[in-house]
Amino acid sequence: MTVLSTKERILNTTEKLISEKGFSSISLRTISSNAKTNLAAVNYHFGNKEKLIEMMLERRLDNLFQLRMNLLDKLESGSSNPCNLKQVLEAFIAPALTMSNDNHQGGKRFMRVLARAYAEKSEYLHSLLSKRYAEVIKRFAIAIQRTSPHLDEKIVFWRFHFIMGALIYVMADFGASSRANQLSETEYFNICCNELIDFALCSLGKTL
Amino acid sequence: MTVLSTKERILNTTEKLISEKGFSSISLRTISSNAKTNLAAVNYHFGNKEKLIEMMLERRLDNLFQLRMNLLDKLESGSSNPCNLKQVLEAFIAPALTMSNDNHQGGKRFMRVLARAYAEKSEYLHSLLSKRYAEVIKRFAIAIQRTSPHLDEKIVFWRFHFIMGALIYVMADFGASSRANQLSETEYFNICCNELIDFALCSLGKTL
DNA sequence: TTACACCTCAAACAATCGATTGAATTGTAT
DNA sequence: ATACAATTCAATCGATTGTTTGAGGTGTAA
Repeated sequence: MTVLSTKERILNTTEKLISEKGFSSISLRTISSNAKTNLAAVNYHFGNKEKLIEMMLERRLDNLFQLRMNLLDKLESGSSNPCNLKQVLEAFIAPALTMSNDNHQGGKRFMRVLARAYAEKSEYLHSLLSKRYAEVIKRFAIAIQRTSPHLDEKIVFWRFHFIMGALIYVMADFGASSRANQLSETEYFNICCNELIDFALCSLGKTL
Repeated sequence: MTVLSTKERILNTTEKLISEKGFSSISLRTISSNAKTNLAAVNYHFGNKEKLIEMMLERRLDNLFQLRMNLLDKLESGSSNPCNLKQVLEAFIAPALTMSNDNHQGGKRFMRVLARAYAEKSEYLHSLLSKRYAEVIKRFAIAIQRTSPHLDEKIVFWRFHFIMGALIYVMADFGASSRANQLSETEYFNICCNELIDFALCSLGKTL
């Protein structure tokens, strides 16, 4: 058990608290006390609250995007070209599952944080995310389009966004319907992601 | 042009501002000044902030639920029993569209407010909504199940939740992708809802 | 040990929040 | 016109927010 630096403790605590309570209702005092340090330490290490949240997000954001991109790269350079729809959808959704299951690194918490970042529509949060997400979304939309040439381009656009909505919705753990079923968090996430992939596959599987 | 009472102006302004900026970042001072009245008027008419928001929501919530329930009633007592899946999905989604298009009454704003209420996961907001939503969700889940007996009960449960996630996501107008397309708000909502119905239909249309 | 950068801390800052008060104003019956 | 209730208002309350300050502590290299 290594001793974590104050900076790391603040980042982890921020992630934890925001995943539990959301962005808007968390104060620096709550964060610093939970991280067993002083209020001023936050400003010392991160400058201000916005930059703290920014760093907390970026710490894992790159990882998630790289996972997705790498999977898509592998698919598109693979033998079965054009790759099938299920593989593409998995490449998009599975990394969320992978990170969610990485308990030790708090990946699950982060996925909830990410979902909340989309839900609570703050100006700077959104511009931060859309800047990075745009590239990923575009590549996946094209990849999906390629696997489903029978679908109109605009329909693919819409449905991919709907799928993202569903992904964000369940990841943020809204509805409390998660704990209503008597499943562990890990079980819930696993089932959820598998169901989501099937769902996405069905929704893109054929036109009306 | 009738003159609105202070109470009505406060309710309308609250709805407008929250649909634009979300729940957490709006103060009573912003509301009262935009409503062209005094800060104390809010507490005079509504007691406190929570009750103001509660009243703002309940003012239209019953309307939305009644629209959905009535449509489902009509379907289930209709000639073509069991009714088909598309009709059931429309009965759930279309009222959102109807209210959204009711510009004069600010229905569109309210739909965004409702989506935000789900996004920002406050304790009392959620209990307020789930209390009312539970009944609706249950009835529609059963109705969907009845139209699609080939689908496993649990799968129907999941997919209906995914559809709700997509509905909430687009209704809250996240992603700014709405304004990226050069569509009027009304056009966007119309297309969006139609696409969402098709999407939902596809996703429930057949198993893997 | 001295010197110096790095870090932590308690204390205070101005700003903003929801809520309350009591006086002034308006509307409405008698 | 008078009396009384309903409403609006400016002013203020205590609490909480993010941020800043300067003193004190800690570790490391000379």
